[in-house]
Amino acid sequence: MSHKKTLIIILGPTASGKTGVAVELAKYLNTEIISCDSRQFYKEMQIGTARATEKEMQGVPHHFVGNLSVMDYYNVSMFEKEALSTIENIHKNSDFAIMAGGTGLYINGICNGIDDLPDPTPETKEYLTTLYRENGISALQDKLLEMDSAYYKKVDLNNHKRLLRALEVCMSSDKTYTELKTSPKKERPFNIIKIGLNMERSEIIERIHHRTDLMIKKGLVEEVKNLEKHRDLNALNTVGYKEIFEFLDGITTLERAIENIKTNTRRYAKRQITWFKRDESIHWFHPNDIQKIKDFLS
RNA sequence: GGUGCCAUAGCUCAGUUGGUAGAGCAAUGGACUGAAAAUCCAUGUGUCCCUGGUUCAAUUCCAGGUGGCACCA
Repeated sequence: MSHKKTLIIILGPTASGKTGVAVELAKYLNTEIISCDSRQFYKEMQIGTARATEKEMQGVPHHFVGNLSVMDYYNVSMFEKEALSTIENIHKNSDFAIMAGGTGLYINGICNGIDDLPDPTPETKEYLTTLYRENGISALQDKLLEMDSAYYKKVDLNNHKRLLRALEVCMSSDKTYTELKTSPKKERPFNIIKIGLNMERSEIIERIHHRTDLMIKKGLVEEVKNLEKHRDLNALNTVGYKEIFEFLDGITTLERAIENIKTNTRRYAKRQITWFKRDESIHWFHPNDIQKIKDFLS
């Protein structure tokens, strides 16, 4: 290992035991944990996001957990800047920092960085969402063909979020989204080691089901009820919350809502696995093999 | 006990005027640089309940059986 400090990233699908491994390693290396979970930022969402309890944290400082309100706006770029500075601070006192989480895009933001793109004005965003709402996706496709034909050729034309984003960037600059999105691999002043946690799909499924039942026992319905007034916010467009809203609306039974949470969590885990699979720099372990992970790190 | 209806994919169901079959959901694979626990794309899945009859050919028609539902008693 060079003179550089190191960032150890613990990643993997939901319910793969990242929390436990991260805390264990943080104690072993006497350092702190940076969470990288796009839903654990929100202080009002605790049970449904399976946030670690004080007891589970075992006194290890955690950053980016419950640090935002569901009403706050947040994005990868903001996380990149803030997390980088937190890592720098941790590295002042330790050779290691640990990041743990399952949000692939945010992990990429830390490892490789993301382009500094112009911020669209609220008017631009409003204009585009109205265009989409009133004229459908074909209006967005037409506009993109006009503004950035190169991106038009490679985007998923059915994915309105991708179209909306490309358009808002184009409209906020003289350049096209394609020209601005250079995807540079930003150099980081530290080494990065990625530890992936995974297990048999059936085992993950079992853990997801068990964890969901536990959330209900801990009072998930009550937590969601208290957030009902915020249900239209992005933060609440989250597995575990939207299904309970359906139950509160009387659209489904509680049993059905619980089943839906389990199904949607399984699908979420599958998407995470797909995302991480293509990253060949990840070293995979079973979460129970904590000793093997320690051996690997030394 | 009687009558009627139903039995098809893991689930809910459609369909075949007789030539061995689809949809949705699930599942699986994939994409993804400012909403990412989001959003989007692709792909299968079968003793068509059992036994016999009619027929060149039955998942389809007929009879019986089994199971389910409804109504009557």
